[in-house]
Parts: sequence; C-alpha cells; structure tokens
Amino acid sequence: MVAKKISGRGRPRKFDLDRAVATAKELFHQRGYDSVGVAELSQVMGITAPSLYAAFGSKSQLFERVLQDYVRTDGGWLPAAIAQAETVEGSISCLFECAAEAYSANPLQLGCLVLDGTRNCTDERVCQRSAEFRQATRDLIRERIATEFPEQAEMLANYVFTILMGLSAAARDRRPKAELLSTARIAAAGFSAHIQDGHPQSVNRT
Amino acid sequence: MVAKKISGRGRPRKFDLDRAVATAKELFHQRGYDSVGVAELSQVMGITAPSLYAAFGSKSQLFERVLQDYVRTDGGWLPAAIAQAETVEGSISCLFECAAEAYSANPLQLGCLVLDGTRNCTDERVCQRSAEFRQATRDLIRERIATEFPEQAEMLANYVFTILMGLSAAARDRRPKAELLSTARIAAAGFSAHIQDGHPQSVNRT
DNA sequence: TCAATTATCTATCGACTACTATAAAAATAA
DNA sequence: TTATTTTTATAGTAGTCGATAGATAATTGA
Repeated sequence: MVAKKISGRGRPRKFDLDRAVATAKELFHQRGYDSVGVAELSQVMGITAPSLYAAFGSKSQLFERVLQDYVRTDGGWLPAAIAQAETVEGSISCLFECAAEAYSANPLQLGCLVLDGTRNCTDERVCQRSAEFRQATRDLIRERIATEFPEQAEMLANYVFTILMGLSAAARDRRPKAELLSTARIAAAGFSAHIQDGHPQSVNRT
Repeated sequence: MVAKKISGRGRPRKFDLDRAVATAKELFHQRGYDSVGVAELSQVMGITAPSLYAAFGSKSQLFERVLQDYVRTDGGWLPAAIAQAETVEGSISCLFECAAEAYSANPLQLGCLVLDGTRNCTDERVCQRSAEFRQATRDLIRERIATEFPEQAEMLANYVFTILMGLSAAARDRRPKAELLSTARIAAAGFSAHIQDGHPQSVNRT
C-alpha cells in the first residue's frame, strides 16, 4: 500500500483523497464496478482523469480502496451485529435484521457493495478481489457460529451468507424494507429451528 | 410477436434463428446482458452484425427473445417443481432443491438468467423487462402458497424468492452444488417451521 | 533565486460500443 | 426474363471505454 503523504515537496493536491474515495464509493455502490466510467468518476470528483490516475493508479485500484473503506465504515454493522448477542442464535437473528435495515437504508446505495458491486463484472482481477472480501465476511460468520456449533459451522455459515446475498439482491430490486425484514425474520427462525431440532450432524458432504 | 415465416420470397436466411437465440442465451447467461457485445454475439452465431440486426432488431430485442426462450425451456423446472407436490410445504422444499440443482448444473451457465442476467445493467428498459419476468415468477410462487396460506402468501413468497436469488448468487460465485443443496434444505426447513409453528395467522389446518 | 518534485491541465490514444448506409446476392412472382 | 423482396457482406457511423503523453503550474529544499 502506498504511504499517505502528509505534506510533500511538489504542487499540493487540490482535492481531498478521502472525499474522492467516498464519491467513488457512492457511484460504485449505486451501479456496480463496470457501469461507472472513469469520466463520470473524475467529473463527480471535480477533477480530471489524469489527476485521478495520478492519485489512485487505475480504476481497479481505486475500487480496491473503495472496498477497504466500505468494509471499514458502511460494513461496520456486520461484525458488530454478530458480536453483540450472547448466543449464536441471537447473533444471526441480529445479523439478518441489521442486513435488511442496512441494505435498504439508502435508496441510492441499495444492497451490499461487496456482494453485488462486481456482479457481471468483466474485469477478472476485480471480481477475484471482491470475492476475497466476501470470503473474509464468510469466515467471520463461520467463526462466530463455530463457537457453539463447530461441526456445522461451515454449512450454517454458507446458509447465512446465502441469505445475505438474497437480501442484498432483493434490496437492489427495490423491495421495500418491511419485506426484507419479514424475510430476515423467517430466515432467522429457520436458522434457529435447524440448530435446535434434530440436526446434530453435518449434512454437508463435500 | 412477429410471425415466423416458413418460406418467403426473398433470399433465404442462411442461419437458424432458434440456434442463434440459443447461442445468445448461453452468452447472456454466462456473463450478463451488458458484458456481451453485439460483435461477440454475431461472431459466435457465425453471422455478421447487420444480419443480427435484420433478424432481431436490436441487442435488447434479442435479449427479450432470449428471456422468453429461457423461461420456457431452462426455467421449466420451476413451475413443474411447485406444481408437483401435494402440499405447499412439499412444493417449496422441492423448489429449493431443484433450484440448487439447476443453478449449479452447468458450470458455464451458473445461477439464473432472469435473476442475475441484468444485475448492474445500464439499460433501464432491459432492467425493467427483466424485472417483469422476475415478478411473474414471484406471482407464480405466491399463488401456489396462497392455496393453503392466503393470508401469508405475499410474505412467504417474498421469502421464497429471496432464497432463490441467494441461491443464484451463490451459484454464480461458484459455490459447489452440495453447499447449495444444504442451504436449500435449511431454507426449506425454515419455511416449514414458519407455517407450522407459532404463525397460524391463516387457520387453515386441514 | 533556482532546481527538484508533484499535481494540474489539454488533448489525445487505440480499442471498444451499439448500430447502419449501401449495394450485391439469392430467392420468388409475374 | 424481369421485377420484387429479403438477406447478405463490406465498411463504415458517432460515441464511450480506460488510460496517457506532454506541457504547465505550484509547491519545497537548497
């Protein structure tokens, strides 16, 4: 990662890097990686294309910074949600409801950037990098579940993550928040039923 | 719909329309609407761009025909699945498992074209048309559920449809079939739990 | 002041996008 | 044959894509 310069020798930059990243984040979140062009990015940032490239290197490197910023700020509710409740059951219930809330909170940034920002993306490396961020979230969920259900953690985490992707897709389809919330509650009840009823062994066979 | 000419007066077309649609379907399903260009479409079809436009009108009109063909053939398992079982519970369970199977059957056409073919698509009309196909499927599911649970049909259909979108997204993320299947079973159990346990809003116990 | 450094701008670059004007080719109807 | 109709291929259109070359402006260190 490039070190941030507090002050340097040359001509000072006339725009704020963090604000530029935030602007790019809004656009990428709104329409996805491929659908946002460098021309629009630089225009909304109030700079020209060469300034954007001098500051970030390329469109994909800018997106990388956007993803990092996204998980640190906008995505902060997720680790908070799964760490809050005392039981795994409570954590997942909270996770689903928080997701329904977060994914539909802003009509201009529906769903999750990590989950849907690179759907049908043509840049293979960008897709892969985005997939790594998804895997990190999946791991986080699995480790939380493993504290109570180590045998079924992988399988249950896959279920939970699939629900999150469904909620994000529904949000991006402009389904209303109330609908996401009711779906989240049913999904949470399904999780609860599965860990309480007669499913003590791993069903997943690789 | 434009009438199909069996034989006409002019120069005969030297390629098969249905095969061309099937080819376009493969490409659109694989990478989404925006990521497939007319140049590639016509090249893989073995024709030139003007022939494609003469036959289909535009890229978006070709996609419309692809969607219709998709729901009639590739998507035929869905109405079959929800009509097969005697109970709604069995139908939904079958629906989820069939979806997990169908969405991961072909490594080159992962997930559902209707659910994910226009994610992050820039053509607003194409997005809307695709959304209409999704709504039709949602209606189909809701009406099936309404035969037993009319009061909760809308809510339950939204849950079911969200699961389908999650499964499609997971498939497109190359999650293995076994994982989709275990997720589908948990989701089906959640559905069952919800219609049997403490949610007897519609008292239609047979 | 003056060199070094960095960011800014204008003006592109080649490759790609969906799409089409034009005319030749290939069939049928008269 | 001749006229009509339709599909074909060639060769483009204007516009957008991500990215950059080159000149200029604005700062710091010496």
